[in-house]
Amino acid sequence: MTTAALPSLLLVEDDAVLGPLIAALLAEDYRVRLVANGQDGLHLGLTETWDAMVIDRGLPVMDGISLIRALREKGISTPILILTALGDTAEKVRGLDAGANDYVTKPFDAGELAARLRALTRTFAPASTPVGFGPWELDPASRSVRSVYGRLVSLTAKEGELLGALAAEPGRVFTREELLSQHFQATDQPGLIDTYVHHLRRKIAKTVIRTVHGVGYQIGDAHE
Amino acid sequence: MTTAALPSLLLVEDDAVLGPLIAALLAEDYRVRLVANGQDGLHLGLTETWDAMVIDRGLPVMDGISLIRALREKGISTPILILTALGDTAEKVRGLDAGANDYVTKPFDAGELAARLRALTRTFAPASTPVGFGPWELDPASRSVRSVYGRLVSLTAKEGELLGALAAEPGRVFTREELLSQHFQATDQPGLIDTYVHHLRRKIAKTVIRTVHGVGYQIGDAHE
DNA sequence: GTCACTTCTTAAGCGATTCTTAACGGCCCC
DNA sequence: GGGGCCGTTAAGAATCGCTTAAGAAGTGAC
Repeated sequence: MTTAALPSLLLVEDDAVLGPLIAALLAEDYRVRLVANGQDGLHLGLTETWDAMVIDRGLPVMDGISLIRALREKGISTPILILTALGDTAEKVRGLDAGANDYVTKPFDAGELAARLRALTRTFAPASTPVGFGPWELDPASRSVRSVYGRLVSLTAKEGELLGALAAEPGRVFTREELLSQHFQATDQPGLIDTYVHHLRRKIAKTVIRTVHGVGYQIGDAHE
Repeated sequence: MTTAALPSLLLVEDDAVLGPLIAALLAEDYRVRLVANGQDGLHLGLTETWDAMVIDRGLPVMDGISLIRALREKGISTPILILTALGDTAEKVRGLDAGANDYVTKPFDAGELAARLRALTRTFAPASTPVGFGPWELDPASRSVRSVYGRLVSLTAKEGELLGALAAEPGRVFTREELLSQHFQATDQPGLIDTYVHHLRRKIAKTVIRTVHGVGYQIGDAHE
């Protein structure tokens, strides 16, 4: 996970002490923007896109509930967590029904707040993490390889599996037996790997996979 | 839908007293199905479509956390609320990170539980935000697809739902089971998705939806 | 209530893709 | 130059997806 790709979070909290404190807590996992009143929150909520919002219940100029209502009315569906000292049931119900997705009362536990925010921003899409090798990139989910020039090649299941295994450890030399027992049925003939290597070389490029004579195959190079 | 359209809720709770009690509490707003162990919960969660689930943390046969993990791994993205006596922070974090969307501790307030469930099942009917994919644009409200050249195609409800799901996450590969359980009745045959994909391809264009052989279907490309 | 129409669902045959085996010719290394 | 190793090709078998058709279910009009 690169630090550049932190999700963005809008924190609306008027307490001069608590605001920066919460912001600091969340700064590890989010790019936090802190504003101290509802009007600023509304403006930023409408003009910029956020991955999540944490909003205090009692705010100057425009209170939290009104802020959430205003955002929802404008079609903003960003996950919103209310963080407040007001903890009785009626307040919770009002906050949630106004359009908030979660409600945490002060004093709060930092770990729980973080977990609840993760739950709100989580998407159940199994993160397909592309594997790069040289000027190519393999997306295991769609089993496709894209070159830096944009050419897109789709692979079959076995091709993708084999390429994925090789690309996962660049420079390492895999024996045929290793690859066979790991990704194919053990009864298969050793020549099977050769066939798939040939398929990959033809589909992508001759030089993708290097032959180590008498040993096996290898992608990339440890010295590169 | 001929009968009153109460949302469906799967309640997994092994306590012989508390189970029926919670079921009765929720019966006003949901069509509640109560089961007493994780295995039954898993089976019903996978074979039928639910608008929400309330799951106890400690369950016989298969505990709540394992149940949630198993459901999420199968692509079930139904909102899940954990309802349990275990209230310390570590337990909350574990439950939420396993895939739950909310965590309520016993003793709980009926009003708060209901409000949290409303928040989970609420859909922000966005004022018909069109979803773009390639040179086409899907308007979920009117269930119609417009190409950049102005050609307008109207879809049926299921066609629109399926296309909307695919177009909402371009590049993501959806399995048939995933699409079935999310947008159709779970008793349906997998071939049903194929039929609808065929309809869409004929109505819009052959190349809209890409087949990932042995896995499922995909729209667009993650890297675009 | 009945009819006509649209939409949803199931099923099955056909066609295409993918997997696996095998054989032959060329290449590498000693 | 020789023996083994590798690349290439082809083809059968198995699996998977596409297409079609037709009944079931739902919807609206009269």
